[in-house]
Amino acid sequence: MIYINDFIANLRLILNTNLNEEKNMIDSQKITRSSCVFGLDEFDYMSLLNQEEAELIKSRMVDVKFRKGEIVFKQGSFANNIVVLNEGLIKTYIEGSNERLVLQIFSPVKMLGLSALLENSHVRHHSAQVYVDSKISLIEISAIRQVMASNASFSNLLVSMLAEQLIITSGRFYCLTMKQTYGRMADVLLCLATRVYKSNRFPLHLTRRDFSELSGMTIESVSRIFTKFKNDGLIRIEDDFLEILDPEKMEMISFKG
Amino acid sequence: MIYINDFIANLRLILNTNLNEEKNMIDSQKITRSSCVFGLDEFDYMSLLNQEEAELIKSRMVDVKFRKGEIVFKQGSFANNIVVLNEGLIKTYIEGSNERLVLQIFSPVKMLGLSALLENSHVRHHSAQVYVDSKISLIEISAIRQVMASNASFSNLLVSMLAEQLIITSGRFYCLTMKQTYGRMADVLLCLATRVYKSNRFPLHLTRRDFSELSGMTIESVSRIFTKFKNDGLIRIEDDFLEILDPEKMEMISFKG
DNA sequence: TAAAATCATTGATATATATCAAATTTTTTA
DNA sequence: TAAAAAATTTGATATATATCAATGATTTTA
Repeated sequence: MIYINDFIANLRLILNTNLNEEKNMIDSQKITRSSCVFGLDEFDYMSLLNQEEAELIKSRMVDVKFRKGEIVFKQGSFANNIVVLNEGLIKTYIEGSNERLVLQIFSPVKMLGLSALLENSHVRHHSAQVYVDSKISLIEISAIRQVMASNASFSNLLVSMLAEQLIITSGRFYCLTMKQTYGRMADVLLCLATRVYKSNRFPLHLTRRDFSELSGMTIESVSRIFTKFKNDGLIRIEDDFLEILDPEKMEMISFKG
Repeated sequence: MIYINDFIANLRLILNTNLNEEKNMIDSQKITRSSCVFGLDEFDYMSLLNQEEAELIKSRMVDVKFRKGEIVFKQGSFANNIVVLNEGLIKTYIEGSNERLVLQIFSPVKMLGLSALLENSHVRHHSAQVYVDSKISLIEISAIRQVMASNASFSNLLVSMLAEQLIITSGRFYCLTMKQTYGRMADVLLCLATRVYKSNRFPLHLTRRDFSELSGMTIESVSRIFTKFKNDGLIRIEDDFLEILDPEKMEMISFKG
């Protein structure tokens, strides 16, 4: 619990300071071969709006606080708004009868629920839930459409965001379908280390269940793989911190699948 | 070979005449629980353009014919254009060292390669290949962006198409990760019957390899499942036609996974 | 048409991973 | 703090599915 703020602070830091260096990372190899759930760019949509548009958005927007674990929207419900994550951490996931599959994780400042912009379909195709206490703005879709009509840069941004989400989802799709458990877990750990914490030693906020939803396996398998990784000297878990001791070998495991 | 034209004609017919009835099919249950590769809407982008914009697009567009099996673009290559499929049938897929995973199948008239619209990333994250002889137009991305700047309806269309692709990909992602082989194959067969041919009896154009790429399993597994389905009286294969004899049971298998 | 290549089927086997179950540890609640 | 609940680990087992291998069928090529 004590680390949550560090976690978010870390996310922010990374997203603010390392945008340029990391932009080149979107290439065919990296993206379509890793099950990373995070997008790269932070999108500053407000700076694209003129005063009138900003007023319009503000008048059709509400701010809501969510407590850890609360659900932002639910698969199957009506979708009348777009979600902006201002603070916190959100996962989107598909839920079946028993299992969940995480599609993406969003860190501030990002828009989600964009697939509701598909015309003639106002139903959510996935759910969204906050990992930690979060601050969110909900913007009515009709307002979004209004701004799109007058502001090409804004439309461009939406297109860019959707394209990014499609690339991330496709990459995860491939990994979870083609790689086996050890490779998938290696992927997830490397994603956390390089993209989120930017350190090979990071606090373990996610539960085994979270890991299982991210990597598409059972909780027991997650546990067994952690034990194996520990015994092989690949990772160390201490004081709720996880450290990747041998990143090269981890990359190998991820690559080989 | 003799059936290919029927195949395409069928696709056209369906997409033209049944748009309204089928639109309601996009709901949470149907979409996120089936591995169908086809989108629903046919997008008529040309009618959205004024004369000037149409001229612009035409001046930055080339028409190309592709023969059966030829590759339209390749994962990892530079992406400078958007593809419009005018005639034929295209699959997009991610390729690893050995395996391929089909992301979507596109029938006319559709745009593909839209994820190249992600700014600062001009690399293809997947490949595209034609199933049958096809007619394609390539439009320069810079021209697309120019039209987006002036034409909100066009931007809306792009957003809609990307949203649809995201929903389809997510749904397939869930199915191929969560369902097991019999359920996935049932999904694929039902998709072909209801969405493509609109008949429980349809010509078998796809090879076992095609089925394996669609359903994320080995060719041998495809073959074994077909045999099992035949023995159980679920399907009949005769004269290169496949008939679903017991659609209700097939739905059950798809649902149960 | 014959030869070659590809595609499809079937069986035997291996193996990755889920499932079931029980024991521990950690966290939450009263 | 004690009790209850949840999360984690570990083992034994089952099973779905890939892999390997061999044969037959079909399509393509020369």
